[in-house]
Amino acid sequence: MPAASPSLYAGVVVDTPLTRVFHYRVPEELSSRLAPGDRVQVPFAHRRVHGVVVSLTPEPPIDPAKIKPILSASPEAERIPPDILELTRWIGNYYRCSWGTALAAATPAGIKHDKHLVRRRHVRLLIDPGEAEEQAGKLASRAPQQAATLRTLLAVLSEEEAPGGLLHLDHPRLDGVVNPAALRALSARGWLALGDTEGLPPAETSFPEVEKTITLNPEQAAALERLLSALDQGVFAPFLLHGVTGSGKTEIYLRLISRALAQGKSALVLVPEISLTPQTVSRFRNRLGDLAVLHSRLSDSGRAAEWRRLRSGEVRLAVGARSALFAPLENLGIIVVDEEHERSYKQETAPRYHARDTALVRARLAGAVALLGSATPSLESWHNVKLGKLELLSLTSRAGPATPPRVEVIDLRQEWADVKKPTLFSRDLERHLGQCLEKHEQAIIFLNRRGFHTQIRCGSCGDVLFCAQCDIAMTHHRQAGKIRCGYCGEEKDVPELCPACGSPALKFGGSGTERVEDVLQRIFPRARTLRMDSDTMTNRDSHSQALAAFAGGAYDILLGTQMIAKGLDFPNVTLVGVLMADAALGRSDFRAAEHTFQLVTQVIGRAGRAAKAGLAVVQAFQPGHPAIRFAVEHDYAAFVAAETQDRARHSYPPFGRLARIIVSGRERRQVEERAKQLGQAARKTMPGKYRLLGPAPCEVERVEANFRHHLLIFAPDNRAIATWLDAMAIKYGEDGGIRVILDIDPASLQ
DNA sequence: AGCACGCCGACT
DNA sequence: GTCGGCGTGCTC
Repeated sequence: MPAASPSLYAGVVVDTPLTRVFHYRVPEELSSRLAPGDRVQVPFAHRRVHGVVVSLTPEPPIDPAKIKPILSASPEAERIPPDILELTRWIGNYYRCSWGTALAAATPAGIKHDKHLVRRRHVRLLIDPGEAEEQAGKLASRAPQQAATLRTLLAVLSEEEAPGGLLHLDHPRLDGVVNPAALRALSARGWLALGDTEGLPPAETSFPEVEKTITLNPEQAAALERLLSALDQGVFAPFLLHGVTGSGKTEIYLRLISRALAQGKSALVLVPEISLTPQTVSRFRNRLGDLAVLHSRLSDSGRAAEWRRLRSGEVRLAVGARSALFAPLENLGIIVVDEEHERSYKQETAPRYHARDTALVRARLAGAVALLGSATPSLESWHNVKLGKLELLSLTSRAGPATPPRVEVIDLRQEWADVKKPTLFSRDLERHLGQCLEKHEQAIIFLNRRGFHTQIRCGSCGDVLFCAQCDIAMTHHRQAGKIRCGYCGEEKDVPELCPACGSPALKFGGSGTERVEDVLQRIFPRARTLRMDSDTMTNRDSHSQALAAFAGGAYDILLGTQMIAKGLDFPNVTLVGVLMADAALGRSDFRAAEHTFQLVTQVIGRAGRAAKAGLAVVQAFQPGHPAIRFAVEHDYAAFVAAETQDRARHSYPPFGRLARIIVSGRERRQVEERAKQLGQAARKTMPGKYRLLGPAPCEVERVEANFRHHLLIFAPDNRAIATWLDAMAIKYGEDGGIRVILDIDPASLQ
């Protein structure tokens, strides 16, 4: 008789805000296969919850009488990789949330809820059938399996007239006939792509890659050289790639990733949600082959399918927005964070992690290269260069034939005084636009406000129409015939009478993109204008379809918000107009100037991307403000120097750390009272080096009927801040109708 | 976070 | 009589 096997206990992190690790007995039938990273079901209080095993030990760390058994465990193929366990632990620690909350964010819903998905695998031909036939002939003797597979695919494709050359592998003519190894080999040659239909409906528009054999300029070559040698070392190495718009950062990413993949390593590319377009994805796919795209619009099952493809090692490259940070890749060689300055990398719900900062941690844990790229690096990253925490690589000139655009600045105060009325288009911008249209070139017009009018005021009582739930002016959307709140989305019919005094004298003021479209129509009746903002880009494909149409020359003018500011590369665009460049400067956020500088720089960069010379016309009320002036002069260093002084003077980040406590609830008095209590408690124990601002109402005090007040804590470093916050023993979460939230390194102070 | 337990007001 | 309001306490 074999001796009874010694009992085994598992440390389990459950999906609750509780910070502790709980211990369970591992049942006999699981003891041989259970490992850290397995998801388990366990009895917890009076219910059953999901959790993740984080440790295994033969000794029960608590009174064995209290210990309950694990009920079930997930299959080994879905085990969460060790470095994700480690990374989520770090997140919980740093951002002050439970490990369970961080793990929950790192695991896709489709995996967490384990629906035993049926995957429909598909294959798509990437080369034209004629060439495929030719290649099959060449392969026939060397690789008969691949040749046969390719011919089978061609035969079925020609019978089916499959749209986009896509076939499901469960097709009756293919099922069990084609050889999976041969498919992988063909995909490695770049002739076909393998994928899961559940993930991405393959409706994407293809962008024919104009793939000239790109020669790197000396700066690019030097940067790449440095990065490749770091990659070859196989140890953690963090870089900041500062490259002016159009300097060819992406080409460097592509070559670096290509080398990592060739070394058998994996790679991760983070891009801002807004840049994750089919155009971006196909650029990576065309050069690097099959990859997993982690998109916020994916269905649960789609994301689960992509997750499994990565977990199994079937694909070793993941591209995605913020949460792609948790892609289950092993042997990671490189993490790219493109547009590292983007605010959308900060998650605004728990766990409130910053994907750029956390990516650096992941790279450190994995011994990988971390490459942060931007034309306008955040002050935080710039500061880290100064501290020696990031190595700087600079690209100061545009790649290829393009030269930086000429920029003309219009002082709107002067303009309005001269023409004696507030106009959207200055005389100069109108003239340049006319010339641009005459030459059959394209223009981009940028305004960061949607709707028709941005404010409705009663001419009689002076009241501005506010949202009933949020303290913010309603925007008029004329096409929809509605007024809408930009915060909660509340929509109402346009009132005929002032709701406050009943007067019919409502005055509509302020301009959004919808009104600009109207004005353009009047000035240039023959110009074809395409408006892109979140009102017109409503479904999944409208964005890429619109861009493809503009690229194809179906429109003369592209008019839009934020959405069109970055990444777009249209060779025929020679004029860019920024209507109110400093519209955001008045905001009460210490990063307002930085955001304005970044936005203006990005928009200017859209002009003259190819051989034709570009012109940007920047209209602003404060053209002398550093954020405008230095963006116009393409002078990042000067802007940073000016902004750094301001930040240092107030000890704003990057000089020290910032934490924000937000109190919200329906009753203003209670919210105020609670915030005041927290402020008093904080002041009592606060170390001398710290600074506390507030409590004060948030900039928009009421959102969705909740009053919001906040406290800001400035500290010289973030280690001590955590201990001190813990010592205050604030109860975070909801209690008696009041919510208290802690945000470490807040990206927005709204 | 859930969920059960528990101790007080207004309904068939 | 009891249905249900949400304060309080606990979770291996």
